[in-house]
Amino acid sequence: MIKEKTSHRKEQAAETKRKLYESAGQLFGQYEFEDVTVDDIVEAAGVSKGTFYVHFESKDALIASFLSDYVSGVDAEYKAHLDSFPAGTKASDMLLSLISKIAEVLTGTIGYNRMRIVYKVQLTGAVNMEAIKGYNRELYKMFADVLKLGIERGEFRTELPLDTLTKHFVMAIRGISYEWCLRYPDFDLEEQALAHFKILLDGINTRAALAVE
Amino acid sequence: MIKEKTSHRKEQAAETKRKLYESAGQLFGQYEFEDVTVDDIVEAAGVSKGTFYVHFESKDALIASFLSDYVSGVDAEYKAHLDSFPAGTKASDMLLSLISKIAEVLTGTIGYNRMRIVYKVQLTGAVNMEAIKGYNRELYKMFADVLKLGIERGEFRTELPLDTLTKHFVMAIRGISYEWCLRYPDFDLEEQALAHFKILLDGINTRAALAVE
Amino acid sequence: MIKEKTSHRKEQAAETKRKLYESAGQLFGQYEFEDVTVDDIVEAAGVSKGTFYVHFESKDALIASFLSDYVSGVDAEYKAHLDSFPAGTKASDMLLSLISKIAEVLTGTIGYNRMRIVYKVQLTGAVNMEAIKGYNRELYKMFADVLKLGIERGEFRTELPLDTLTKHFVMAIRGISYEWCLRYPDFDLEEQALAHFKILLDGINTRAALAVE
Amino acid sequence: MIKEKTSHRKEQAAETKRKLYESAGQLFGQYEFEDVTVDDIVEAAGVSKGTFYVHFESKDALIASFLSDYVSGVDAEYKAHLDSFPAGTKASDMLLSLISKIAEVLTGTIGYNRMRIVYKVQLTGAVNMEAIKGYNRELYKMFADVLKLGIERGEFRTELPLDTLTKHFVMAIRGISYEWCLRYPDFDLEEQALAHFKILLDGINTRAALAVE
DNA sequence: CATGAATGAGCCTTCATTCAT
DNA sequence: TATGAATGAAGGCTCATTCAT
Repeated sequence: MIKEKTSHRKEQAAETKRKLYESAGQLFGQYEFEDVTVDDIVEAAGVSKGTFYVHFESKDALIASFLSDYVSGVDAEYKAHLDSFPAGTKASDMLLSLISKIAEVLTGTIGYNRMRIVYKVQLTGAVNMEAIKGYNRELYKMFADVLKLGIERGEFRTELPLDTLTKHFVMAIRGISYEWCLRYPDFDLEEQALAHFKILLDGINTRAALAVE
Repeated sequence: MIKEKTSHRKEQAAETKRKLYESAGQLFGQYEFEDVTVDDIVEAAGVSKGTFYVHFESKDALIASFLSDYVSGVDAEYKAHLDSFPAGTKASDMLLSLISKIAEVLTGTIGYNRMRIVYKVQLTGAVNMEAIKGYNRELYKMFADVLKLGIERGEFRTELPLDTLTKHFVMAIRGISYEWCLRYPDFDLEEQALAHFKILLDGINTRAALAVE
Repeated sequence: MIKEKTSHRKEQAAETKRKLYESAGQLFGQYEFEDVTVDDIVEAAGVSKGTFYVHFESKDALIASFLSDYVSGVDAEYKAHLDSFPAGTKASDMLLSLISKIAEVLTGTIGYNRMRIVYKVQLTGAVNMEAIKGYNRELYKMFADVLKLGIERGEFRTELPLDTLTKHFVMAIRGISYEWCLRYPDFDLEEQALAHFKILLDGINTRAALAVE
Repeated sequence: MIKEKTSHRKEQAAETKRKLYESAGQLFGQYEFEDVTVDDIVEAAGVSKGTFYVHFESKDALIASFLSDYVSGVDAEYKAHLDSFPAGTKASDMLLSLISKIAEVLTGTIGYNRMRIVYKVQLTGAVNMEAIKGYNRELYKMFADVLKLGIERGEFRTELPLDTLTKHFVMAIRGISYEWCLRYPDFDLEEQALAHFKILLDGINTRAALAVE
């Protein structure tokens, strides 16, 4: 009985925090961090200013939490996707499929606004970026795995070390995502990314190279 | 006599404006736009606050002017570079040389700080970006020219329309430059860009493709 | 059965109040009243904020109660000390001994921090000071008693009325205590107070005066 | 001509600063520092909030300046007073006259409210107290001078070293001033101080002491 | 042209107190 | 009794901009 009471109040509190969090998220998507005031947030959430500070230590803390939350969890999604391929899948198919998946996650789960924030934050370094760095690390690992597989199987060929090649691929997907943020909404991320990586894959594919020899 | 006085005053005024402009430029290179106050600028320039508003309509107007100035002029440099090639130069060599030139200009003439500002501005759209758009247009034209040449000469092959292919190449150089801003100073822009474009060129080179057929 | 429960709850409540009270006391000793927040107090006491307002009407009420409590009880200690002297003790010895006792109580029982609070409160009058006034009254009475004794016995001589003389002596001990607060910890209250009162006593001692006549 | 313009504007600015300063002074006399807000001050001065920060770096800076200003200058007044005595003046007369002068300055030039602030500040140490320390140093020197004179002339006698004796006298005047702040306005500082120091002087006077021997 | 004092809306944060549970 | 989420009035300070001189 007592527990229920407590639990209900806790639910209410969580709901309030959620409202603040989501209101902030909406505003962060539309405006710069600096241009979103605590007043804006609490007004959007329909609570008092003091309430904000009951749930968040500071505006900066909210921003950090905000950035952190929506990049974590994405990794797992990617991993699961890669693991779902049958053993014999061609590395190039895996890579293109991974590109599709990433495009889908960025477009759907994360969304344009949040990605724009991430790219901006990476340039300004204004807030704690551990979460973003973690995300980038995971991205790197996945590309490295697939490329390594392709090279071992003789599917890919390159004069570059695996590490360097991987960096170029990660750089490409990041560049395309950045472009997407710039051109949004007139840019189909998945389509463009696939087309771009087909060129890159052609550049390392052994099919052609072998033929030359 | 009167004219001389006037002309002298005009010179003085121009000098004052230049001082403000340069002081602002220095500060914008070191800090975010929002973090540079009008007070900072006038202090650095050694003039009074009121003087700032004699020469610039607003802080935003100064920023727009600032961004505009240092991208114009760069185009001409690129063009001259391309025109300097002998008639028979291979398209792929021209392209790689162009990449080198761009890397050199970004690294030298423009510099890391200013580019970071440009990339940030592109994401936030906080200020007038006509100048940047113009720059991007010129970049596009140059890539289009070289790629067209390569295709016409049978050096490049692609299923993509010229326009689309060009966009991918522009996207790639922008992506790499963005990466440079992120990883600065631990990133050799020219080296990385060349390596990256070699992969892309391999992807559209007819040498390999023809051999297969 | 019901009674026991009630009594038990009462005990619990008293315990909670005591915890709050002591936590507040500790904090008040370390920081200014204004710098100690209700949050600080409840955190130190390990109870919730609401609980604070169950036991104390307000923060100010707590402060008043706090000040009151630690000055009451001291009077009794002084009185007992005075009563312990044999009937024939010289008034000047009694007075010096009283000074020692006061120094000891201020230094030990009450402590530097609390006295500093008392002196500050006396200047600002920010809170209810009945307790402090009571303390001062008691101090006055004791000095008056001893000085009266000395005069009646012909040990002391003064042109001033007893009341006025007493006020000067009380003022002196208060001034020295204030100085102690200012110079703490580089000020030996007892030593300084004894030296000071020896001068004052010399000023009213008949030994010298009689000799002149 | 130009100078006049400038000078007039500077005068205006100085006037504004003075208005702020005086408004603050009035408020500081009536309320605690913490209880006087910048809003209060600017409202009393009839200027905008921004103007406050044109003239003062912060609220704390104003307070420090405020404290400093009204203790400096007082020293000179004391010094001049002491120097005005004829060569043969008795040390005890000089000392009592000095006491009168101090009482007069505290009561008149400085005033009850400001002294209360000083005493409070000395207890809390909340602000820069260099000015106050300087004042205390000067006070010490003057007492030391007079007491030394009295001892050298054989007018005063004491077992205490000059330094120690001086400290006791300074402590006494400070204690009485503190008492004045506590009892204001029911306390005649000059009268009480004179009476008190007569007792102290009696305590160190050789007239009596010599007689005994 | 140049000056710099004045403006005032706006920002983030604090904290004593209330009240439904 | 005890809880702790919610409140909202302040508070100190910043800064782009204006304007009389």
